[in-house]
Amino acid sequence: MPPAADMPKAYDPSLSERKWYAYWDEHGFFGASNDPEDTRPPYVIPMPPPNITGTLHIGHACRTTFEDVLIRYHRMKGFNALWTPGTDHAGISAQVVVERQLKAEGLTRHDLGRAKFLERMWDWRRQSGDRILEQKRTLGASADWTRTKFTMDPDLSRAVREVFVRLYEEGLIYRATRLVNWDVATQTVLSDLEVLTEENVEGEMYEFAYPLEDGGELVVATTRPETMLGDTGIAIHPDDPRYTHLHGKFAKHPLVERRIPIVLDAELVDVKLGTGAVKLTPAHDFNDFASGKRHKLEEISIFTLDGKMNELTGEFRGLDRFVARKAVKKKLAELGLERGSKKHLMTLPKSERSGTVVEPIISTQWFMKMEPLAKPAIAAVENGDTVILPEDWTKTYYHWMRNIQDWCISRQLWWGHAIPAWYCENEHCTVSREDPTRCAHCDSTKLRADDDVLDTWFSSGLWPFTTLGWPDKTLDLQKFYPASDLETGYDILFFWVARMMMMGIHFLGKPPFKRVLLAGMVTDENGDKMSKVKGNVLDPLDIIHGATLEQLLEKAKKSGASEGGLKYIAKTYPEGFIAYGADALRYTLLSYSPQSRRIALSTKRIEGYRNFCNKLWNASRYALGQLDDSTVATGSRPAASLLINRWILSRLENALTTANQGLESYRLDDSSLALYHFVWNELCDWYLELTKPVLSGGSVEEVRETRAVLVHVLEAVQRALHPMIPFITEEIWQRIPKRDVAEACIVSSYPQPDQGLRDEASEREMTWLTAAITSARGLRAAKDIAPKISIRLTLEGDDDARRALLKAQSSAIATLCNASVELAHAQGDVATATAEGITVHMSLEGLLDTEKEKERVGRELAKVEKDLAVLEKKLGNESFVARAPADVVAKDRERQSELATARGKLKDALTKLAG
RNA sequence: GGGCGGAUAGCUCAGUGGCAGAGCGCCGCCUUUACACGGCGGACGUCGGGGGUUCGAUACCCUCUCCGCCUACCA
Repeated sequence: MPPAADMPKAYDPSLSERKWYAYWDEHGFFGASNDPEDTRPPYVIPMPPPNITGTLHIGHACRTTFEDVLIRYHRMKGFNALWTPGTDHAGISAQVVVERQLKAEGLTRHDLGRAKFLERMWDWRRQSGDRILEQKRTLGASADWTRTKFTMDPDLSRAVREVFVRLYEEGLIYRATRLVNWDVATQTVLSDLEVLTEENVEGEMYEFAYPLEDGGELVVATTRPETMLGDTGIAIHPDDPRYTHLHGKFAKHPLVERRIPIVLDAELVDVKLGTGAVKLTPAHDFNDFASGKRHKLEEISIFTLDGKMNELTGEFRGLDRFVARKAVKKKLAELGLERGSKKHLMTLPKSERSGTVVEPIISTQWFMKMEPLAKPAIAAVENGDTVILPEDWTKTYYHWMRNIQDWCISRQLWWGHAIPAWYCENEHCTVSREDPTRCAHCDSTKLRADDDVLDTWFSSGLWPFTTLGWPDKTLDLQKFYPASDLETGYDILFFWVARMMMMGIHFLGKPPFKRVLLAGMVTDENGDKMSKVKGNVLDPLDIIHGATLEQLLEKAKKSGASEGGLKYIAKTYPEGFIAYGADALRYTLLSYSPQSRRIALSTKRIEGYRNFCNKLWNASRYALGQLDDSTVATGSRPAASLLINRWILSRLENALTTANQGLESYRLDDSSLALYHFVWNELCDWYLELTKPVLSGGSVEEVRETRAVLVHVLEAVQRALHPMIPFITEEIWQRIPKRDVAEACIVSSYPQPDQGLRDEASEREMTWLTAAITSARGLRAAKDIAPKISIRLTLEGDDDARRALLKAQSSAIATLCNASVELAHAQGDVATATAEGITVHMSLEGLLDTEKEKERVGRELAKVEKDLAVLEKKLGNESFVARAPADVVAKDRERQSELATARGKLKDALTKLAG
């Protein structure tokens, strides 16, 4: 089939994405082989799998893209890449699925009980694992270059148990009764990282008086009056002169039968704040808890686990905590103890899961000691074993790791890995790899399993090695641990990355990866966080396939957008999205610098890269249409004698250099920009245009050479761009007639630059040629001469080299400028422009708009004179001439003389125009 | 309160101790046989303010102002 014949005039993304969509579909299906026989250096680029059940989140799309680009690049460089779907985050998906199944069966999870629920969840997980493997197999067959290997450990819990037991035995995991953050809605404990804070909530600072046993009163302030029911102390500063007489005294609780000691606490109390007296509720406040420990105060819990007042609160029993607040205030007022209140701005801790206000509650939980694990993880980054890119994040990493607190790892959730702990009737705790039959401490056989599950990040933290078969000594583990790169978002640097570092070092002695590559967070085009409620969420699938406004609104409604959110959508995308294609989205995401923390995704920008895809498509269409049967790309550089051919090959080397450097150093934006610029501004704007006169009027030999270069550049460009925009490049690449390179596939090699092949002479000469053409076009535009009117040009060069170039390229110039070209001296009435030592005169005979021309030349002269003045001042500065590097001075001198010449010519032109 | 980052064209953002950049937008002209998802030409900047280092600062240092994010604290 003639390669260009069936190519539509505009690139249709659906054309190739139908075929290759699986590359990065919601299942993230892309993987390259890890042949056990292969001894080349291993490369693993892990990432958490996208949410299997839901829609593809834009953040995932972003990470998948970065990861996919790196995998493809390394693959093309000849490294093995292993993409491993995690088996863990899917836990949440599994829960969703099982809930859905139960609903269909008319059941709730409470009917089923936790154990059965978990069982079904894991069943589903196993099935989905099989399904993934099956799909992977199918894909592997269709993409013949890919031999796939997915490590899908069907029983990850074995590894999780192993880790838990070992850490327990080492004393790094322990059980303790502490104040923890409690989510009253979902009734589970939260880790510090799961607590979000809402800023500047208007609250009330409420003051009331505690009557003293010896008469008198002590006024305290609080934002949570209801907690006074759990007060077991009042703290004052030992040096506070106002309260010296209260040392060692007691207050009397006005609502419940309780003596309240007045304690001296210099650590907690700030005499300048409030009344200088602090009520202490050790069971419901982290500071009070610490102070309570110091003074051996009683810890009295007053809440039930669902956030109501418990049996110790007397008449308030059963009230919701917020209702109780009002009731307590009312009661205090009745007793005449209220002492005023004022507005108070505060930050409220809220649960990431349920959004309710977090309640500190005393509870027995499992904890993990972090400091001994954090130290080597800090060292690994300090000594460079692991590099965090962009480097800014290193500081944040240290800051967090050095201030790390013990991690509460137990959760009271309905899904997750069970904690391998059992209790006998004597409350002895047995931790074991296998389900035990008797207590390790008292031989009791009546064992009850711990009801709790592990925090999701506990098993996620083991991900780099459990997915490779650990604790068995597998070949995968040997080959792929440690991995080269981890690509992820900075928002889970602590949740996940830091914990993988700590766990990996602890269990395998080495950090799990050599580089941690952090991408920014994808936001909307205004830089605001995407939020379903706000309606500013972009679904990558909509961007790829297009969506009408109605579809967008419907989807937003389903996911809980507010009225305002829906309005925002209607206003921002009145026509919905056109189908930009996966390549355009990928290229857009890549074009953002990884240095920036935000990726403010705008559809306009995506459209720009969609246009680039179309440009590439049409350039290829043109190029393929120019080839004949004997033209093939061989992957090796063809010989070139014509200027344009030498030049484009040289520029290709230049682009490939930048592209490779960018991919190596995780500056994908540099790579994509360099190739974008090469394709559009060099290949399309100049080279393709300049091949036209050659291909239509050149000698047989010139035509043959040009075709060979054309196909070579075209082929190399597809491979160079392939990691970034795989679909379109694959589509085009398949149509390019090839030999040698054709045997493999587009991912078989990445084009490598060879700086030795740069051709400086051709690049220099091309600047003259383009200067001549640009000048001529500028003259035409300035004179408002329609493109179809042929003009007459006279060209002059400052030196022999330039004159020779002009002579050789005169027909090319004539074609590109729609002009007749002479090389003699200009005669008669002409307009003149000079650049790069080339002077172009355009005959004005028949065109006499001298006013306009005067204006233009005047403008140009002013600019030249301004530049010259700056330069002269600089060069007139003896200090500069003496101290600046010689080449800088020489360069400026050269430029000075160029400008001076230009000024002379412009002045002449102006005189001529005036005369 | 502590930490980290940012301030560059109308917008979103790169960049550099030696001539200030990209995409989009804007203004003209053009449907020329790869492409109007295009071509050609053009306008647009006290590189947040103030000091310092330097022959030279948008870049390095100090400081101020404003804006993000994280983290505490909040009786």
